[in-house]
Amino acid sequence: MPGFKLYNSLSRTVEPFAPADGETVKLYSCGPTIYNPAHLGNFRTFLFTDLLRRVLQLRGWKVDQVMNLTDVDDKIIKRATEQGKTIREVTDPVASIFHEDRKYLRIADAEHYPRATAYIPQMIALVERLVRNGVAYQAEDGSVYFAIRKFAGYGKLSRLDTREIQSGARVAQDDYSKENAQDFALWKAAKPEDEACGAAWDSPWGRGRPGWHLECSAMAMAILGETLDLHTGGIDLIFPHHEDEIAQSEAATGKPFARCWCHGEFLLTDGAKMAKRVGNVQNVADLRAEGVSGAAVRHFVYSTHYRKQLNLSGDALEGSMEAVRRVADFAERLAAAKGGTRALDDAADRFENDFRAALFDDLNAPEAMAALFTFIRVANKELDAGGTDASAVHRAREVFALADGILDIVPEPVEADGALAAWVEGQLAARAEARARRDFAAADAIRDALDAKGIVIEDGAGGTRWKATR
RNA sequence: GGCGCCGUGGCCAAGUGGUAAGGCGGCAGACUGCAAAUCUGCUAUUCGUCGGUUCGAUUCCGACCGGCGCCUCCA
Repeated sequence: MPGFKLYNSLSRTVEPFAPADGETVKLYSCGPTIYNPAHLGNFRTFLFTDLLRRVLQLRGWKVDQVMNLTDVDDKIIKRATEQGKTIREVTDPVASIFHEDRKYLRIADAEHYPRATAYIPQMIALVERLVRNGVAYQAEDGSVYFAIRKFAGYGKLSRLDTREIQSGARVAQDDYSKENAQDFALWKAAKPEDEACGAAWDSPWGRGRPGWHLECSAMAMAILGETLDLHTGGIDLIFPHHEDEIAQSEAATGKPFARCWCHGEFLLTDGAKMAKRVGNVQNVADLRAEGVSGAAVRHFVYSTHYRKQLNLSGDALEGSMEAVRRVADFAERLAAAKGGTRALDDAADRFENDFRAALFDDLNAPEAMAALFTFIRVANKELDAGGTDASAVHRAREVFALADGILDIVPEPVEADGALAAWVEGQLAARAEARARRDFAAADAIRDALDAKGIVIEDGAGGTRWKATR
């Protein structure tokens, strides 16, 4: 079994990775805050996590994955307050949309999707533990903070010097009465609006709600244990989110929180980070309306290595749509093939090797896809050549299925409804007749009429095949 | 100011100290009545610029130019 390597943000190097117990990867993936549908930038990270998950399985490990849904935070409370709703009324519909979008992009189900509000007792217990360990304190405003000075490892992930953080341009002089400007809230004292929308719970420190960082630590440890194998998220989460998770988790347990941290780079639009504040977001629903399949989005995202910024452009997306069409045509052709050649068999072996090697080397999806397209070209050629070797075709199908199980970039065929199909068949019969009497003007007119309805036809040795494209 | 990433053909994008994968697009050819699909060939003497190290650099080092990100909202 070839080795598997991943870039670890902690060491900032690509290093060999294996689950601690040698069997099951305990994977925690920072998920969405469900106050608004996640945009494509968010989904790039989730797609990276999906690839990671599938490749870990390809490597032969089981995966126990947690993806949290943050359903209590400032933005959610703000929205609930504005709309006169409870936070639950705000988050439930958005959670549904998230899963719908996720499925459209074929992101595999994680084993757990915990919601923060379902883990309040665990969060309180964690804060109590931190208070007991002397690294957390309740301030005059009633909130409980983590004293970063008490945790020696603070900054080891982000490598931000604490003094630099202090003098940083964006250290807010907020209204909380912290001992140190960098201390972060573990438990926030409830305000009237928190109470009004159901975002306040009883605690040893009075009514309040969890700080953002706390939920990930509490849920990760509750479900997966005190040390994770892998923790993933977007690169912007390195600081402060993940730094704070490390601090509060390790200060509580004395154990490493995650053995390996992986971060996905941003999706850019027009050369800037895709973000709501920038106003350049695109949602899954937008792409869907434009007829971009989930398969095409996957191809697009995986065409760039996950640690490199990716610029969303119409041209690139169209290229992906076309590329994925080619894969689908190949899949269909392979499924229908009767026999192959020795060369096809060899190509399949080479492909599997190259494919695994690329993916096991820090998830090099672009290279894995290059191997796929090379295989498709060679296989098409061999299928053109004919051949009678059934085992070669079997082997080709097997390897193609393996690759498709990871990339998942074969688009769903467009289903034509019965009425349309009947009409198409009628037109094709008429066209066949016209061609038979060499009335090509009439035949071409029919082809144009079909084309106008999005029906593409291919004349082949065995007759004319057609498919709907919309 | 601190920390970090990136700059490869028209577009997207891998990659290596030994002479540039793959996709999209384009051009030409085969196939086709014509197309479509598929296949074949061509499409970067060159990897932001300038230096350095080296027998040899796109790959290592330095400077510069350009782009992006993080520094408690942030995938």
